[in-house]
Amino acid sequence: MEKIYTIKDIAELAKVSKGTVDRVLHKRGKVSQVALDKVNAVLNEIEYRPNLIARNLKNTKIYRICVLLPDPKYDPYWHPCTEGIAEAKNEFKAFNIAVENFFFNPKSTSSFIETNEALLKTSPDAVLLVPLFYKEALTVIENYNSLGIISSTFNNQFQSSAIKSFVGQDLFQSGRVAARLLDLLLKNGSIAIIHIDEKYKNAIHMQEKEKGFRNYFSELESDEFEILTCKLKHPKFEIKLTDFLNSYPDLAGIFVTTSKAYQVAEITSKIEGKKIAIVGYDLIKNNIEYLNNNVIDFLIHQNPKRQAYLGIANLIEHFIFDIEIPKEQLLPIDIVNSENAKNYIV
Amino acid sequence: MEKIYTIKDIAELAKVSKGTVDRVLHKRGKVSQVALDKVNAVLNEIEYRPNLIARNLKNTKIYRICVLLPDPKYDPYWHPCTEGIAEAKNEFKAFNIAVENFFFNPKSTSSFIETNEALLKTSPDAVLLVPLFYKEALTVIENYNSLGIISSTFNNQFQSSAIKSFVGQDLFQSGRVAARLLDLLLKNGSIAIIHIDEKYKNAIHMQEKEKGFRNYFSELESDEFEILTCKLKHPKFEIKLTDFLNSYPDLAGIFVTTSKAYQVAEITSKIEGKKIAIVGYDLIKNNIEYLNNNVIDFLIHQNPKRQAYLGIANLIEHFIFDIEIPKEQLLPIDIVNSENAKNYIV
DNA sequence: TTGAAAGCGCTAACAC
DNA sequence: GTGTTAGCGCTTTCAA
Repeated sequence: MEKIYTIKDIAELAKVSKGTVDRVLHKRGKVSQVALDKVNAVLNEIEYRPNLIARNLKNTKIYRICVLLPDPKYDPYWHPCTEGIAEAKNEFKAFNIAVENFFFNPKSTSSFIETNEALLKTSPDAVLLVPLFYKEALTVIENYNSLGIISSTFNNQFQSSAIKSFVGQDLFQSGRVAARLLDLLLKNGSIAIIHIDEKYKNAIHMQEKEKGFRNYFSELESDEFEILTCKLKHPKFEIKLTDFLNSYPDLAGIFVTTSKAYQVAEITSKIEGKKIAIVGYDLIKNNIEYLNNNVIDFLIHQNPKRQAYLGIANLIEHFIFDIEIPKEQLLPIDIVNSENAKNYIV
Repeated sequence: MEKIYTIKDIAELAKVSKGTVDRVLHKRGKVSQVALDKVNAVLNEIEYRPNLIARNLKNTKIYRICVLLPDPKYDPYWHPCTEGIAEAKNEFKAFNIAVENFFFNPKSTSSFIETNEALLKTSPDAVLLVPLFYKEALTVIENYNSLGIISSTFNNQFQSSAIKSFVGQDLFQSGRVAARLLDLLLKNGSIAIIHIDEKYKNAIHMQEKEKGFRNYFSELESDEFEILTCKLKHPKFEIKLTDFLNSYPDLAGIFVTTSKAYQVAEITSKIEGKKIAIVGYDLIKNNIEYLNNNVIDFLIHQNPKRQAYLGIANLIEHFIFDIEIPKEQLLPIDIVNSENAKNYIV
């Protein structure tokens, strides 16, 4: 139980005033060399840990944090994010923090840009965003930087020196996790990587997952498996996929790189006398149903709720406790089967 | 942005003093009916949320929390717990909280009792403990209750009305998770549940895992699998297990209910021309090695670090923020393969 | 029964 | 440059 020193203690020990100690601690200048030396002498002797609580008592500034994320009404994947944000908000409600959500349409880059403009009008101190569109996100973030707005990202990994913080998964590695699962499930045959419904080029996340997936099998150096890639889009999704399945009769497994595995499951479940293993992403309702029916074998959980929670919590702790925001926080890649799914959904 | 009311605001609105408002808020009595009505009238109008930070500024009491847990030097499984405890301690270092660890020998009930006696001498405000031994833990907890010491448990589920709080896994369900994994991995054959190195009767956790495991297969209503149980103890572990393996040549999978799966893996890895699927528990070094060698297929992660972290954090938040401690916090049952292991270890 | 006042640790404004 | 002071919101003590 070492003693907890306060500024008052230090002032008395150094025989200066609290004000001077404060100036030294915060390097506000206007301190004579003599006083500086006296205070530093004391600081070297003891371990001073400022009471962060007391510091914030005074602070009447309300920090504004805005979140720029896809609207859950277009894609239920994003719904848990709003819960995570609410949770963080609640946890820090004792402090002066205002958090506001701004939703954009995940299929529209212009919606992203317009929503961001609305967001900027509220002059936030920080923005937490999902950089869904590479090019547009880059512009937006550079703009934040020039305006002195702190920005953090989550969910979509994004290579750029403009970004100071990211919370999410290592997508390459998650591709490897999926590959390992299918490797264990299957003895041989063809395995398809299916990308659904997004522009492949602007969607780095799908590319990374594919890379990781292929990387695992290339390291295996086995010729038991053949890896195929298939990109599908609405409309004609069903016909295209059926065609694809017919042309590869030895297809044993499918890796769906988006949260749309249920769309594939819907079709493969109708195939008689054959079970195609499926590994997909995300614990949305439709996927869980097929998981429970044993049509989907595994889902990889990206934990959007915790991603958003941590994104917000990091920012708040930065503002009130002066804690540095971690450059990159990689969350575990959760493997989900029919039996442990409910534990992740709560 | 609704206004944040302070006690001062309320006092002015009710035309009484801050002191009176405080007495009403804390039901300290000594308030006239007239004053009470005036204050309540205001409180009904506005939403008052006390500033929990300011409340604790004054508080000079140092809360003592003791942790009673198995010594990691006997079983490395417990090591991450100390990290989780340290993390919680660090996170709340701004408050007056003292956390102290007390380690007992996980193989000795008397060590448990003696360590607890040493712990009690420090007169803690709360104890977080691992109720490893059913009978002894019960006595100890009832004693805490009579002494007015708050107690919480983690890791080992424990049915008793004496317990107010538990953080850990649903062990029955984790048995089902393991069963589902082996079901997916295997087509047919015998599957063995192996209990290693603990007194089965006093170890409810192993019983629960077995129950869940068997429950899954009984629901399957398939006669593809035969489920066996095998209890092994040092010494002669190796001979006994080898005998067992020889007597069941169609053995296709093994479920190890403790963190000792590596001991089984050591033996099965020497069997030529046959791969027995293994599912075990816990990310300790030896297990991870066999996981990476593909001898162990899956490990179930019990997240001891987070369990301990949450146990401590709940207690601290109770003390400083008056937050109720959740009766039961069930953590996800994490499925780990060679590819996502490192994300959980960090 | 009530109000006034002091003080928790820190910050910022203000004299000197 | 430096020390003093007021005040953040709440609790507690003390005097009335």
